[in-house]
This record gives sequence, C-alpha cells and structure tokens, in this order.
Amino acid sequence: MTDDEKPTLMVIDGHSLAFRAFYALPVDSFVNREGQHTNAIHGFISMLINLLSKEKPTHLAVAFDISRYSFRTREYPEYKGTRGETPPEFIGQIPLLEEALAAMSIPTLSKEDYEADDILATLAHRGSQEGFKVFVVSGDRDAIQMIDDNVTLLYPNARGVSELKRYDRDTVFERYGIEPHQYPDIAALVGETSDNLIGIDKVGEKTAVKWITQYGSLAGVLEHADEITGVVGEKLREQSDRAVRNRKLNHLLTDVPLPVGPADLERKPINSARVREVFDKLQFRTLQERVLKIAAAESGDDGALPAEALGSGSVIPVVRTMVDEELAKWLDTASARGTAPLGVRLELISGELTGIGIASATESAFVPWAAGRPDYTALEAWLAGDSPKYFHDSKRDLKLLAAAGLALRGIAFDTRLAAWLLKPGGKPEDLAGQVYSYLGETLPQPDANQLVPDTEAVSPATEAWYTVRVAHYLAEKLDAGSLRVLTDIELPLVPVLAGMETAGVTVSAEILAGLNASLTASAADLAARSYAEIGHEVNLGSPKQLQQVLFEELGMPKTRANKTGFSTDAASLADLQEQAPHPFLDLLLQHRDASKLKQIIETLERGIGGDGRIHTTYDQTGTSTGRISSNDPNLQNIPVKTAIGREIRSAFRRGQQFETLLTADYSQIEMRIMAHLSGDEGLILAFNEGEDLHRFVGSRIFGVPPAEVTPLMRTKVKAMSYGLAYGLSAFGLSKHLRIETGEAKQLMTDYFTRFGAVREYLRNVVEQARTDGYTETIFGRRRPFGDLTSNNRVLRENAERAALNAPIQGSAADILKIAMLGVADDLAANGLESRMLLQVHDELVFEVAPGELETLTAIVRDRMGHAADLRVPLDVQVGTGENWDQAAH
DNA sequence: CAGGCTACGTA
DNA sequence: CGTACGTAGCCTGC
Repeated sequence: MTDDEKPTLMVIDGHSLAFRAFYALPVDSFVNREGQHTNAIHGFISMLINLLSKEKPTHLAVAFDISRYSFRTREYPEYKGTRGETPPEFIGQIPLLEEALAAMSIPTLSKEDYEADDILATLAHRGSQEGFKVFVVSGDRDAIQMIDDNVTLLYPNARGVSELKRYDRDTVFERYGIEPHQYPDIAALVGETSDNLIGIDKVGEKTAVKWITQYGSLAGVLEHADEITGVVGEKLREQSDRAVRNRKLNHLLTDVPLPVGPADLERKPINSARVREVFDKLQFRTLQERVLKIAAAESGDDGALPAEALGSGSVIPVVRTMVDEELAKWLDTASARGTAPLGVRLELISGELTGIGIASATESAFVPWAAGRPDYTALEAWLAGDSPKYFHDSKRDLKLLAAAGLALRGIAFDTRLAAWLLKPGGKPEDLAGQVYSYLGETLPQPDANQLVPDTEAVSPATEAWYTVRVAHYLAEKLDAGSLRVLTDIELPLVPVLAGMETAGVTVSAEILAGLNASLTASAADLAARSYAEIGHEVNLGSPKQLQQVLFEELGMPKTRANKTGFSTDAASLADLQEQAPHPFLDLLLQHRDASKLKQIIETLERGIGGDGRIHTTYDQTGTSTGRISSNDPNLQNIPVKTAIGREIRSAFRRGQQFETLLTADYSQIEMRIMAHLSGDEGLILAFNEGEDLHRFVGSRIFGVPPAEVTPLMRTKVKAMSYGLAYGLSAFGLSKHLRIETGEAKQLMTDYFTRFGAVREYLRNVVEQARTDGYTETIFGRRRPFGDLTSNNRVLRENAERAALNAPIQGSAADILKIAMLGVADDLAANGLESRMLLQVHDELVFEVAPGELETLTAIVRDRMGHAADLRVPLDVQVGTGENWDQAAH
C-alpha cells in the first residue's frame, strides 16, 4: 500500500493550538454580540479548515486537557508551574470551540489525569501501527518524539497557526541531528522553560546533541558521565537527577486507555444545521460559509442524489435569455415534452412581473416579460399545462402570475412547503436561506439598504436552477409519508388557497363603522368612570400602570406572577373581584372588552380593499401541527362568543352576485379523532349512538341515565374531554372548573375507568414520540420532538403535552384540507360559480351563487363527511344566511 | 425602531 | 400545571 492509499489520521492538540491562535489574532477584533471573545476559536477553525482541504484526513480527532493537573503534576508539582493565569479573554473559548467541533462532527477527546499530548501519542502510535498515515498537530515540542516513518508533526511557527511547519524524520534530523525518539533525551538535558523543567546548567542544545549522538541515549550519557570533562561534566554529574526527572516527565504515554481507536475516528458528515447555529452565535460568517461548503462538497459524493440530477458538478449554468421560437423549442426539450420538471422563479420589480426564470438541473433560461409583445404562446401553454414545475412559495407565484394574466398548473414541488413538512416548527427560509442551509452555497443577494447595491442579484434563471437543486435535496430528505402529504394534500391545496385569497370576503364597512363608533363611546365612558373610581387617570392599556393602581394604590392581594410583576389578565381580575371587590375592576374588565373589540374592528376596517372585500393571506407553513394560519388580517380569530362578537360576524356578508353565505363545520372533530385513534369502544359508541356526546360521557362517568345528567355535570365532562387532548392535568382541570383538586382527580380517574383506551392511547403517543423523535397524523404528517428526553422538566412536560396534541390537531387539519380539495374539485367539475372563501380550522365558509345552494350543500356534506374513513362518523353542520352570523347554526 | 412581554381573539 | 395560532399596545433598550 502506498502512502496515498493509506487512510489518514489527524490528531490535534486542542489547547495548544487554541492558545497559539489566541496569541496570533487580535483579541479585540473577535468579540460576538454577547461580549464573548472568539479569537482563539476563529484561528483554530480557520487552521482546521485549511488542514481539512490540504491534508484530507479520513480520520480526525481533537484532544483537550481536562485541567492543568495530571499525573505529572502529582509527581512534580512545579511541572508547568511557570504558566501564569489564563488570560481572561481566553476563558470560555474552549467550550465554544468544542461546540463548533461537535457541529462539524469532529470528536473531541480528553481524559482525567492525562494530558492531551498523551492522548495524541497513544493515537499516533496506534495509528502508525495500524497502517495509517498520521498527522499530529501540536504546538508542544515534546510532540517531536511521536514522529516516525508514518507520523508527521505539524507545528505552528512563530507567526501563529496560519502556517504549520512539517516535521518528519528527515526534517528533525536536519534541524537537531538526531532521531525523533531521541528528542526527549535532548530536552531532558537542556530543560524546557515552558514546562518549568530546569536542565543541566551550562548544557545547551549543541552539547546535548553531541552527547546523545556519541552515547546514543540519555541513559548512555549518564552511564558515561565520568568520561565527560570540564565544567559541564561536573554539572552533569552534580545535576543528573534533574535530567532523569525531566526525562520521566517528558515521556509521552502511548498506552493511555481510550474509549476509541484510530479506526473509530472516521470523518462523519458535518451537521450543517448545527454549524449554522453555532457559527451564527460566534458570528463567524466567512468561516461558516467555508465549513458549509466543505459539508456540501462532502455530502455531495455520498450518493444522496443522482449526480445527473445536480447537473455537471453543480456548476451554475449559463443563463440564456430567450423568447419566441427559441423559447418554445427550449421549453419543449428541457421539459422533455412536458414530462420533466423545471424550476420556475419570477422576477419582480416594484411588485410587477418583469421576467421569468426557468431551469432544469443543467440549463437555465430567462424570459423577459413584456405582456403582449413577443410570442408567448409556448410559455403560456407550458405554464397553464400539467408539465411539472418546481417553485419556492408557489402560492405567491401563482397569484403573481395570475395578476399578469398567466394561468398556472402543474405545481409539482414547492421547496418552502417541503422544508416546512421536514421541520414544521422552523422559521420559513427564503430561497437564498435554503440554498445556504441545504446546499451550503451562497446565493448572492443585493443589500436592500444600499441605493446602488454593490452585490448584484443572481438571475431569476439561476434561482430557478437553485430551486431545482433544493427540491432534489428536500425530496431525498422527506420520508415517504411526508412526501405523500406534500403531493396529495399541500401542493393541490395551493391553488385552492390562492383562489380563496383572491376571492376575499365582502365585509360591510358601514356595520363596522357603526360598531366602532358605539364601542369608542362606551370605551371612553368606561375609562372616565374608571378614573373616577381611583381618583386619577391611568393608561388602562398598560399592565404596568395597572399594577401600580391595583397593588400599590388599592393595596389588593397579589395575583399570579409574571415576568413584569403580577398579572392583570381577565382571570386574575375576576379573582380579585371575589377577594377584594372594587368597582374599578369591573369597569376595567368592561373597558378591556370594548377596546379589544374596537381594535379588532379597526384592523378589519383597514383590511377592506377597494372591492369592498377583505383578502386575507393563508400561511400554509405557519404552524407546527399542520393547520393553516391566516394573517393580514387574521380571519381565523373573528369574535363569536359574545353578542358584539356576533355583530362583527354579521358584517361578513355575501357578495352582490351571490345568493347567500354557507358555513359548514365539523362538530367535535378532535374528539372523534381521539375516538378513532384510541379505538376506545365507549367513545366510539358515544359517537355512533349519535346522541349528545357530553351527556353520554357524563352518564357513564356519573353512573346516571343520560336524561339525568345535569348541566353542571355536563360542563365538567365537557371541560374534561376537551382538556384531554391538550394534556390537561388534574390541577389544571380543578382551576378551570373552580373545583377542588381532589374532585378533579376523581373526575379524571372516573373518566379513565370508563374510557381506558383513551388513557392508553395518550400514553402511547408520547412514548412513541420519545422513541421515534416525532409524532405522526393519520395521514403521515410528522412533527419532530426533541425535548421529550430533556432533563429540564418544564421543557419535557411542555413537549409531552404538545406531542399528545399534535396527532389529534394535525389529523383534524389534514381532514379539513382533504375536504377542501374534494369540494374544490367538485365545484370545478360541476362548473359551479359558488366559491370557498374562508377556512377556520374546522369550518369552511362559502359564497353561494344563485340556484346552487342545493348542489353545493350536497357537495360540502359529502366531501367533508367522507374526507377520512374513521371508526366514527364525521358530523358536518351546515347553515346558510345573509351573513356569517346568520349562517352559523 | 425592533423586539419582548402581556393580553386576548379564534379553533 | 391546556394545544395551536396572529395582532396590538406598552415598554425597554439599541
């Protein structure tokens, strides 16, 4: 085996190199936002990156000293005694360095009572014997003794760690005139200041080398000490014990018991996500890019993706600008006549479509968009056809294309949705962020703050090409179930949601204005009366000022603590009213109520567009459970429980051309899913009997006939049932129902006695999630959980409750989404003008075109009722009316 | 001016 | 010591 074929083991002395880096780089230039100095880490990682690319180690480890004490200091307390206090700026850098190394999947080793050098020597020795080519990286001269035919020492020179000098047998001989294994003998005679080892007086390197060369070893020298003449001879004879002691101390152990051997140190893939976290914290931008580049390069050849999918070595293809026939031809070939996917990326200037980038894995094209000028027939046909297309945020692009008069079909992948399915709790990244995270490459972006940015944006064509690459990456990363959720649910839902957003919902500005006026008046009145009660004005919207009034001026008992003092929320104020009744409390609560509603109304008013309708935006990647969220404005939290709330709902009405609004919602869908997932016979029976669920459950729990279940019993049972899916505790239940903990406990016990499979199921969900690291919905949507094994009780228990809720809430979300797809299909298939407008987690709101009520009702009942095949029926309640309030039932 | 915190609307 | 969201006002600190 030649040297080139041998595996390469590299072992690094962590402390010694970090210290060298510390002194080589200016301390003040490397401080992160937390004030932590990072110069040693920076220098170390920088050196490490150079070593990785230069020496290409196949096996790698970094050894650290645990403390400055070792078996050597026990033997000779003065050992290394000249070393002063650790510079304050160095403190904290080693643990962070270890974190950075962990992110790069580089093992770190240390062992109580030994020095890092001993670990290095052991690994180097074993590596040499086991057929490795070994590099030892250390700033300690004692490491010279490790050098042999297979072991090379890389030693930092005076300039720090940017350049490392290579020492092999030959260079050692040139430099010292001895063999590496003889070096400790020389050092023993001469002494080593940095280790506080004093040598023989008057003996320098030259003398030592001469003696060792002549007598072969320190032992030889000491044996022949009598023959050495002159003052040095006398000193040697007088001080020989020093040399013996030094030699003992500078001998590095090659048999330190270690949990791993050289073969165990094989390089592992760099954890890009961790690297980003850790390096972000360190604020190492350039280094981060370099490391991620290495990560991408290394993972590139692990065969995760077919090479051809990535194009020829992932070289950015040259962008060709094309229109007309050239474009038509290219689209045809690049898409293999509409069968192969192409990435699509829009270019917008001031929100207007100005061009479209289209790319395969190997080619990219830019199509300037100037509506109506060149011949866009082929482009329009391709966009509107089923030819598969990849996007980042397809809903946004679909709407933008529609605004430019371009129809779009064939959304076959969306990197934003895919990334969300992979990590539903994460913050959605833009395309550039994904390119950075997943591919480790930097997509140049102009600085938005610069008037004339010095970095030019990449072409949309190149972005389209990156979209394809990210898509391939994500498609590989997703498990089969998540991929099905993507293709069967999320992607088809994109045009449906886009349609709902574009349709919007008519809202009566008059009704809102009227409500606003009356609320404004009553808020002002309530405020004035509040002030009168306490004798001065106060900002009723400021919890801080309220605390002053309630707890200091009025001397009320303290409420639940929060981070800024004591809570003034509605529940706390209600408690206070019981303990220390005061008219101010009631006025405050009423004022809160009025101003909250006023605020909601004003937000809605601002949201009404020129068409008299509110167009919310649905965020398909906004939740970790699979639900959709709504924003700008949020139409999923419009009040309903109070009278004024319902008045607000009455402002949501049918559009001019429509006959009525129709609402359809699932009743108790989460409880039904619990019944299905747990398989609890009692609960399943309850739903199949079709009678009032809470009455049925109450009769079982309290052992009375259903007719004798009192309203109080029903309330308790209802709270209990709903709480279950949220991980409610007996304590929480008791607080909620304002009953004794004992009674709450008894209630839970009774519940689980009757519905034991529910308890079993809930236990299993958490257990499974702990084992698998994720929960799964009925349809295979996953939500990862890491904290289930946390030692932090709060974190762990929070995760447990979330984990137990996730499959229930998530399955419900899946079911409504599937229903939406079915309804949308049927609407189109039947050529109906009626449209879906809103989605509120278990409810859909439609606008019914004249004459279509019956057909639509049938479609909605059918599609919602049969969206999933559960062990219990899905009950759908439908209502109609002029406005949202009336349509509710 | 951004972002944390509190409070509160919905399912 | 009950899950999942979004919005708004206050307040602090950059």
